[in-house]
Amino acid sequence: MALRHAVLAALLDGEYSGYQLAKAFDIGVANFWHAVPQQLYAELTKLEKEGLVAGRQVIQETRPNKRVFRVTEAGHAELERFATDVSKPSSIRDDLLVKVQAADRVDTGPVIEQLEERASAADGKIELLGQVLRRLRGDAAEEEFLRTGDRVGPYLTCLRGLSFEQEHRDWCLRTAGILRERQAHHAGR
Amino acid sequence: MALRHAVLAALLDGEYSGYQLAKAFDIGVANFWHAVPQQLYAELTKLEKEGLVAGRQVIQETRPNKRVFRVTEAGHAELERFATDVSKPSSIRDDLLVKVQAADRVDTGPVIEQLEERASAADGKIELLGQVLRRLRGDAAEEEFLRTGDRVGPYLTCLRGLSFEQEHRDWCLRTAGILRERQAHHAGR
DNA sequence: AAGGGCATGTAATTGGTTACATGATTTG
DNA sequence: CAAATCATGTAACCAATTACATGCCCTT
Repeated sequence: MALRHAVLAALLDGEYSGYQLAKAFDIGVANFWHAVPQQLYAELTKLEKEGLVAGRQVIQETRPNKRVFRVTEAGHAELERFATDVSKPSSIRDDLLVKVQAADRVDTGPVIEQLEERASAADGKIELLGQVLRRLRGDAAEEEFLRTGDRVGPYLTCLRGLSFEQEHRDWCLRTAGILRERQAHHAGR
Repeated sequence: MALRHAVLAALLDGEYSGYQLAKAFDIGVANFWHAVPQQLYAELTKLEKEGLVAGRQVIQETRPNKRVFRVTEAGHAELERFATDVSKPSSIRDDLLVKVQAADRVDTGPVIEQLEERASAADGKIELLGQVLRRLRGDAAEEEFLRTGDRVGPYLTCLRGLSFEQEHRDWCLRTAGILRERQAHHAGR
């Protein structure tokens, strides 16, 4: 059960409501842990019951009121303990790769299309992550920031996300190209 | 529910028992879909009930008997249909990245250790995948094989797995190095 | 007036993980 | 003779997904 720890780690950046946390997950944490809003609301409720986070009401005039959460002492302790646990091997799951695995036994047309869509989705994500990284490091150069900046954790995980997306895009384009070429060949028989 | 499709795609390579399928998953399919043996046994039972795979008993003398499965016509049709579905975005989950996200707020010692362990685990996987790729392409050069080989599906997904592991190893080592340097700095204060 | 963003959930279902169980045979 | 490999599951629990639900405010 590491969603709780992903939530705790995300809340280290400051106070968030469930809604804001969902946004933060989408851009940053989703690089290594995906969750939909419903999960986050449920998890925050559980964490509060267990005293690992504390919520407080924020009254807003122009928008609905919200509850924002911060990590408690007990929450920090739990993260500290979690950091010493052995990690499970990282796992990927990707529908599209299942389709590529079967690519030479099914109609490749739709698979090629999806590979190209994925590639451009990855391009979007690459640009977004670039912006996030620039925002995180401020004016400092990357090396400088990594040596002396505070809060390098999110920066390091974003770097991982970035390289993942870049590799993913390259692989998608290459694979689409290969399948397209093979398609042309077969048509010529 | 794409485990079923991952199973169908894996069974395109030939007949497998549950046990053999579990092995095949560990080396190949795990690059994009992880599953433990219990899941596979359960899924094969379901798929057989639905007529997407067909099992047959193989009597062995020196080893326990086993049931091996092949994809039926209906199974192929289901894969064909699946290939045209829109794909969900690929998702990663990784405990260790959760820890890195929190790295500047918890004791980094154990995190650094785990990053280095991961890096050497990735090294092992990289070597293994290299062997798998060589075996799949036989005597042909890679380019040649990708143009004209049959069964390029598994080859392409292994290439993705390989580049994932390489990036993962590099990132782990770089991150461990950065955290170590910061640790030394802080100690010197 | 419609659509999108803010804000928070409940309920039902499906999928995944963990622990347990069994028993033969082969290899070191 | 102990450990690993082959071979197949059941049961209990935990996590994730999907569908549904509500309501306000702001922009177009």
